[in-house]
Amino acid sequence: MSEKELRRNLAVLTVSTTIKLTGLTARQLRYYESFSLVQPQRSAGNQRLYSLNDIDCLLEIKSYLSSGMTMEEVKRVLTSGKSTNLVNDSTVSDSQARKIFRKEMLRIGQWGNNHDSNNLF
Amino acid sequence: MSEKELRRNLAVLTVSTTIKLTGLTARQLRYYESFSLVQPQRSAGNQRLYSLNDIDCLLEIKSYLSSGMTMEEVKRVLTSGKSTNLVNDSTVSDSQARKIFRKEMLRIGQWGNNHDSNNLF
DNA sequence: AGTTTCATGTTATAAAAGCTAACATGAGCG
DNA sequence: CGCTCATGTTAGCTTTTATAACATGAAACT
Repeated sequence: MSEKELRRNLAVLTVSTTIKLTGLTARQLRYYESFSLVQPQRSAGNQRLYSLNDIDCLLEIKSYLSSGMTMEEVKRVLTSGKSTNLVNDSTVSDSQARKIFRKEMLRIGQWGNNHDSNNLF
Repeated sequence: MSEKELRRNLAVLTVSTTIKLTGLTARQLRYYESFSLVQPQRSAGNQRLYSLNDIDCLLEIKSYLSSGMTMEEVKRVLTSGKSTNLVNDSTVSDSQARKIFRKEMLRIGQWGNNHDSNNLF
């Protein structure tokens, strides 16, 4: 692993800063972890420690979810397909299309929510 | 400020990770802060939050101190001379030379202390 | 030799942040 | 309508952090 990769994998960020950096809630962080979508390290006292890579991953998850995917689908995309590419080979089911549309509509109505255009690290 | 500078100035590191990254103690972090050598941000709940720049700064302070400088001298070097250069124009006083020598001797006797060759970020 | 100063250790006490687990909920789906 | 899913909320407990005060060992300065 290169030095840069090492740095990006250093687990140095606590839950609260991870919340700030991703715009997710503590509940969401734990929920996603329960699906093994992220695996933060733990401090000696059992507190979660996220790396910059984890942050990236979380932002990706967030994006996938907000586009209508379910947890299981996100998991499949993240674990199997190692392509960073957003466009996936899986065909979009009917119900998924509807879901995506709905979420999209919802998103449009969101004002006073600054947490969606971040690409922090 | 460039985007990279922004990132390096993001206050995202708690005391415990700062301790790990610098090898300093909590006491030292606060003491140095009391001289305004670093000025970490504070969380909503008043907890210190360090940036990568702060880490660099702390490592620099650590190095200066271990080379025999006093707090006030370190402060002068850090605030006035904006040169990143380690070699300073100030002449080394007699007592300082002795101090440096002593510290150096002490340092040589330090084993089981892995925290001195880090250039983490 | 006695006293001061300096950098740091140590301790006590309070507050903030984090953990787990359980129950609650609202929207979509069948 | 009843079920599932993603998330909110709450409760009780542990870890981390904060401040402030007192302690200390080595140097420096009379």
